[in-house]
Amino acid sequence: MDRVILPDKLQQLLPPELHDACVGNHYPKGNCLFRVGHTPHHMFYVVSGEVTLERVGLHGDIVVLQRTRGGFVSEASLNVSSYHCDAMVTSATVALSIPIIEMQKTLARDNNFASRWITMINDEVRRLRTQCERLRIKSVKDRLLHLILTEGIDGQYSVPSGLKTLAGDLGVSHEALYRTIADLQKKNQLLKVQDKLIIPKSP
Amino acid sequence: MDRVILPDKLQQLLPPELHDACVGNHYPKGNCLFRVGHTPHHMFYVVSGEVTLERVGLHGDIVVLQRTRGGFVSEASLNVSSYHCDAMVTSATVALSIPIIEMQKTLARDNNFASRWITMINDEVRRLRTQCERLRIKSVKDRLLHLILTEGIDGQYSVPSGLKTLAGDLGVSHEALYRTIADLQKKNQLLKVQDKLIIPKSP
DNA sequence: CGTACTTTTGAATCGCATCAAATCTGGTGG
DNA sequence: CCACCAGATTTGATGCGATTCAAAAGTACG
Repeated sequence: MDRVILPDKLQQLLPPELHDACVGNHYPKGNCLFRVGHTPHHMFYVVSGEVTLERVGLHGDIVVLQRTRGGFVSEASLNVSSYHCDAMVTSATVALSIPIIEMQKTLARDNNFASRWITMINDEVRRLRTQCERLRIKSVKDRLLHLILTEGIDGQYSVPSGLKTLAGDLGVSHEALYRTIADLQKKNQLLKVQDKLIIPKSP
Repeated sequence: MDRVILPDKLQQLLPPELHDACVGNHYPKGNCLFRVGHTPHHMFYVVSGEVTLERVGLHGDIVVLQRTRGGFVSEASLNVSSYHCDAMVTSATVALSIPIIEMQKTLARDNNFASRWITMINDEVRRLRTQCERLRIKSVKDRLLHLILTEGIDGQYSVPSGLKTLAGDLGVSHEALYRTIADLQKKNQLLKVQDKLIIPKSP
């Protein structure tokens, strides 16, 4: 339990009276922020590291719903009586906890905060819609290009945690993704520099 | 421009002073509520009929982002300076328009309303995450079962606008969907009655 | 009654998942 | 510093499931 310097994003989003309610914690890899079925008491904000939301699939396999590296985990747990997934720490993480009760009280009192909060969730809605659009694309090639064009900046996309993980996010096998990247590079339709995927400018 | 009786859902969501700001309109099939690039002035609520949000894909094909039959279209346009997709009327629709300015003013003033609004968008976030989960499933069979289990009630799912459309929503060819349904029926793992898909109880 | 649309079935093809195995990588501990 | 291990990356071969194209049958509607 440490006092942690708030990231800028949170600094601007949260009203001052909530700043003190934020408590920072270190979570080693493999830890678990919360489990399915439990009652949400805190909202989590990942400062560094990585947290995934996971659920058990139809065949007992583990499905990753979301991967967070910086930002809120489960904003949507604000008004729900139990978690619908597990939150697993996949690499050593620093995260802030904010009591949900305080959040609710403050949202109900501070209209500007509520307004900022709505803006934030709206962004998330748009991002998710775009992700659904991407996942409906059949070919691996087009899915990858769509990702770079929508999530990247100016045709450049920084792979956050390795291509194997990216393959999972894209809903394809890692072999297929490696092969697709190699193909595109051969045809000069894609550049891979370090952990960046770049779509070259056409003349 | 008619005065329309507000659906219960809206009645409860919107504060009374916004009720008068709602204006009902009839839109014939093929009409368009808004176009990509335009500035949002109104929020739309579909009372009856169907509206789809569409965008042009990488290959010039039309991609359906969302299909609304009852409920808000583009709640997320609340705080955005231009639409990121087209809203097409796919079957004769009655929709309410609510001026965005009024919405914003009221949200800023009425904390309870803001709170209800946040709850609504949170639900949408959860729905979208579940949809992403579904779209990452490889087999048509499991996608369909996932849909019935998550969107349906007690193992029953009412197909809103035909199986061909459903196939599009699931991100699958309609032929594959028809075949999968036939297979599952043959194996008594699914019942199709009218427009309902039902998963039989096991014992 | 004709037109447009959905539903259905068939056959051919192809992309991707899958399994397997080799190489490469960063990080750990002796 | 090096041996070693866990994980990521890469390449190959195989098979299945879904797409695709085609065409027929059923259905709704003006």
